[in-house]
Amino acid sequence: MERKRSDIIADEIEGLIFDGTLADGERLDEVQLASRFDVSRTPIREALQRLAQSGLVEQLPRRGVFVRQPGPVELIEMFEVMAELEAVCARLAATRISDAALQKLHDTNALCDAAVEANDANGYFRENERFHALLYRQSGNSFLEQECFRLHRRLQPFRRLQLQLRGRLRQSMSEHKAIVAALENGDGETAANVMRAHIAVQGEKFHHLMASLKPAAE
Amino acid sequence: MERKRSDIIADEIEGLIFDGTLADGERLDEVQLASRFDVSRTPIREALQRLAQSGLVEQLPRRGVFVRQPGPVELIEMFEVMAELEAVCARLAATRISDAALQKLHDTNALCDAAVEANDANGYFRENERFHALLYRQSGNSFLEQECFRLHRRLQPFRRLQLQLRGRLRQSMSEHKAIVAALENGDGETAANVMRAHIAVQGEKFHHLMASLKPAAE
DNA sequence: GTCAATATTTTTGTATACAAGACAAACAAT
DNA sequence: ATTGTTTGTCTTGTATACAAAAATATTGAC
Repeated sequence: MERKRSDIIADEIEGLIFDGTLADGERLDEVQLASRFDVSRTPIREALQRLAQSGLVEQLPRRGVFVRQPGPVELIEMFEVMAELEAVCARLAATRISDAALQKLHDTNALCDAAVEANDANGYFRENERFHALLYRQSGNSFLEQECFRLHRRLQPFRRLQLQLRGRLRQSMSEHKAIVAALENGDGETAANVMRAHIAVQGEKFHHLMASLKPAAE
Repeated sequence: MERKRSDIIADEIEGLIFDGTLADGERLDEVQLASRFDVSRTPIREALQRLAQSGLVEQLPRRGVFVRQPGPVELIEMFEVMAELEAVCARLAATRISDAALQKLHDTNALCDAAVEANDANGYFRENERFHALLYRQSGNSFLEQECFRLHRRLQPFRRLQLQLRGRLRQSMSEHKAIVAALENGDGETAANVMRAHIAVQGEKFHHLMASLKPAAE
């Protein structure tokens, strides 16, 4: 299923935005990007329009496209929606999950645990992703699964940041276990509530982190 | 905020898909569309890519784009997600809604009621839209509001169809009232549950409607 | 020196030209 | 007859050319 160049370029530009090469508010010059990627303006424009639709850049007609990092308020809102979506996944999964999937969640949690003990942040991050992906799938609603992935992907850079906070890993682990326990009991409401709090706290932590970095933001 | 031609064309093509001019599975020929809209292929391609991202058409690289109407399973999934999103709006709104907004909900419901009495389906549809839009807004989360609008828009053609079912209007009205009542009591859980059922039933009704139209689909 | 009006340059949006992959038809070989 | 190859056409993807709007620079008046 060969991808076209404009799609690849879109991902590359996304990377440049995430790693800070292209800063917030910066204008993305089409000819500049064209020469950087050694293509014409056409695939660049297509890539930019894709990014504009996914919300990563803002396109002002006849003026250009600009990097648009979400501000603190929008970020909190996005985390709130993520929390609610994952809570829905958890609630639905409680009645729909298979035994095999439950086992996989246990396995993933075990690996996660090991990563925490080894202080292996990368390993934790990987297994954590897997845990959530499994839950999206077990919602039994593939449209919901897609939507969750979309938002998850969008929040990924911020999520990763806050994981570095002290003590967060262990707390997160115990939340994972509580979620699995609730799923085993078929208790959708509890699973949803724990999951909601599990994600929401990330938004809050992130908010505090940001506040501490930019002290005089008022 | 002048829109560009490709955006306008995207909406037009969307309309052609909704009203059935472009049938499910049909290939959208770029040059054909170009001559139809009397522009070059460039804005057509941009429009098609936008539609591909919003899920209305599928783009197979090097092969073309095809109309992709959601099948019954995907539709049910989408309605389920819509139900959950609106339930979240209701629950959040229960603690965040303003008195002024509550009054507006009452007003809208009154107009809705009048439309039901007058058997004015269009009027009902309009006020119903307004009711839901108000709730999205009162979730106090503008990102959530946007997401709701996105999905709502996507489901609109199907939603409208099932509204024609006998007795649905009155039932829908009483659900609206129950939601407002729960919001007035600040009872988020009840508001969420009623709202979830309110939307979910649309998906089910639609499903039955489809099943009755295509009898031998098994 | 400041401001306004105009000219110049940039940059976006659109049209057209070109390249290359996908599809179809004709033909050859077994 | 069926399979495989080849050639030809069609369609998509990309490059380039052009038009129009916005940004910028320049000139002139006060």
